[in-house]
Amino acid sequence: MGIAAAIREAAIELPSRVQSAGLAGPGARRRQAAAVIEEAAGTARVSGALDRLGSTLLFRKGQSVVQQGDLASHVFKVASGALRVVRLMPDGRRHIASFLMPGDFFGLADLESYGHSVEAITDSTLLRYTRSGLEGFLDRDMQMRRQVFGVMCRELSAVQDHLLLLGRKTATERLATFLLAMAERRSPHRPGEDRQVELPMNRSDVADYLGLRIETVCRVLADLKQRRIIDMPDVHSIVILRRDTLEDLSAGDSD
Amino acid sequence: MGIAAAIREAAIELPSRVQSAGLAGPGARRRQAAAVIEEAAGTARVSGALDRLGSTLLFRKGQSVVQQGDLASHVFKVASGALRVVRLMPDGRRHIASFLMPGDFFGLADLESYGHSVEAITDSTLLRYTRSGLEGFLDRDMQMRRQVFGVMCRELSAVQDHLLLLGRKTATERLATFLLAMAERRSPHRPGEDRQVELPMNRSDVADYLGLRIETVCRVLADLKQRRIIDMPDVHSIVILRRDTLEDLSAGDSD
DNA sequence: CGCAAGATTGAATAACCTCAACAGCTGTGG
DNA sequence: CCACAGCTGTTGAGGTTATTCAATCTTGCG
Repeated sequence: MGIAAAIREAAIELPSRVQSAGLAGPGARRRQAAAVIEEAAGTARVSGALDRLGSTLLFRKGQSVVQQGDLASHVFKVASGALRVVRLMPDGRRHIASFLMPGDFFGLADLESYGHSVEAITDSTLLRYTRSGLEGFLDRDMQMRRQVFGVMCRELSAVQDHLLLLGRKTATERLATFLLAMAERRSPHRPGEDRQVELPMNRSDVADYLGLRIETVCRVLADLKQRRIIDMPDVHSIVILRRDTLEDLSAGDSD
Repeated sequence: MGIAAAIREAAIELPSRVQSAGLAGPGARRRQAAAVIEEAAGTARVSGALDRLGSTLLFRKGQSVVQQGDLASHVFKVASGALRVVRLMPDGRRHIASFLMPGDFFGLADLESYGHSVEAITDSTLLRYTRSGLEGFLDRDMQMRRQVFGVMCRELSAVQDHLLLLGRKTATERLATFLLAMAERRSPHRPGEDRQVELPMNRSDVADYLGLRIETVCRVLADLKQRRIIDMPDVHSIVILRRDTLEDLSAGDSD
């Protein structure tokens, strides 16, 4: 689910050399100070023709990577951490289009300007590529190009799953779907070993992602816990006790 | 809005020679008879390297072009008519991901099997390309490839607008947004001349696209009409009387 | 004309939201 | 160390929106 989930496993390797860079452009940021970019040492590796293309950036929890409306000059790939992809309505209503996790891309589809802001949920390191550099690279490398195409296809497919969720699913179905997707995302290769789910984001983020209010998210989680379908060791940890029941719930099989 | 809107204007020219073909594969269709494919004469034109790639197919109102779950062997481009892109939940709830209009593509993002069914709302002619043929073509033609990439980007962007609509907008805001998008779609180049909006789909389709029930769609339309914001000469025709008010409504500026 | 499908309207209901109070945790400063 | 402030999360009560169920009307078509 969400944009990021489908992209996560993309086998695209875009290694990057470490390169000090400031994101702060000439224009002032609106709601918060320009991100403080720090050099992230130790994460660089040179292993392909893309090695001069990207720079590695570190963002602290809460910092913005890009702002909705900014000129879409770069494409990002998450190396570590977790981020949210946010859009605001004029009256302040907030919507989260997706969460970004390691391996996910952002900015591929933004042609003119970014349609969303991206904010770090936890401290995160990102690889940043110039759009022009990446495009030129893709023009020359067919294999890479096909992989990027595959990434976009899976992203589109994931977004359409989310459309169904927002358009037709009940609150309980949304939470069940979300928890299963988060579990799947953590350990995609062992479909039984993903009982423990870590939620880096807060309730407000979950609510804005699922098209619900914070209180509804709390209530549904409390209900699932009370029914012994999940456990909640702490606010950001979910343990899936009855996966099959959760799967039934996510598809609307029963109540 | 919707997948298709963003794709509509894609400048990709994929002319096709007419070619008789049956869509009915070896597998039986589930809910309705296999589409009756007829040769559509008169629409063929040879004007590029793609001329041997596609075949032109005609679908009657109500016929299915592809079924959710079918092997995704082809990509389609709408030549004329209108179609709906449908997904069904196990319990019968229905969701429409987008409407397809002339110029729109379908199947680009479906890698393994189609995630949606496509059904003709009105009689429609489609150009059909084999996935393998199209991919090979794209590998060889950089300009075409960039255009297809642009198509996918706009599609993704449109779907994300729709996520916001489904996740955060009220029924009135959804209808206002929808009507404006349909108007824009009809005459994209004359942003004042698009008062008259034709809705080829029925209320049920609109409801499933906007994440509402039929009755809600009716009530909101009746309310907009009563407030002299729109007129409804007949069920499938909307006249936009106060575009600015509709724009305010679509963004949630007022009531 | 007569039927069937779609559209509309009304009344009652349910799901989710809003508002409000409170609990739990974290970090700060005396 | 403790008190307190601020933030996030949780729970309760009541309100609103959109749904559900039902009846009626309209339209297209044989």
